[in-house]
Amino acid sequence: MKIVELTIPTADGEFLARYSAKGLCELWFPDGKKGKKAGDGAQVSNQIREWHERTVEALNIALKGRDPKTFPPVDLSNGTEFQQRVWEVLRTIAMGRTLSYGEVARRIGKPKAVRAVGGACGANPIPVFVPCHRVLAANQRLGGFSGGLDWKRRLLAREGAEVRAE
DNA sequence: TCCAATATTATGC
DNA sequence: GCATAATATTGGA
Repeated sequence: MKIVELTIPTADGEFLARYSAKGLCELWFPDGKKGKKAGDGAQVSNQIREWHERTVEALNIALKGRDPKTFPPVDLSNGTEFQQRVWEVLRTIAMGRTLSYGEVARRIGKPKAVRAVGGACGANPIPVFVPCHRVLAANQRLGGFSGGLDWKRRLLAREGAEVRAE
């Protein structure tokens, strides 16, 4: 499958988005690495360019703690069925709301699969849009986060969600 | 096929 | 609080 990489400038740094033929398939937090290639605007199809435009807009809105009204199409076909079910649940979480891993497990009909839910969250290729940061441990403590707990706390703070200190 | 690793949780000390 | 067992899913040997 052909993948296109594009960078997303935000007030928090430069995110990296990857698109497949079906839509956005991966999103990474600022790497710290400067510039890099990622041939922006070079040989990108109009289709992808439009997706990217929506991604940039939605991401910037989300980083301000607001609810983006439009999302780019996402391609989650690389995940397992279990993971896709988890991600779908995550997308139903409203801004400023949080869920525990146990709650998520319950909503997919497998209350005992809490640990596996954690794994699915970690495997989530698109943070922010698939709000894996709104999933906390049982007593509302931070669990973990792919891009670093620092980001998780910051995202939740901007949404107005309360998190217990570690 | 089996074994180890996990962004958990409940329980016991 | 910290250590431990139980649990579902995944990825690699």
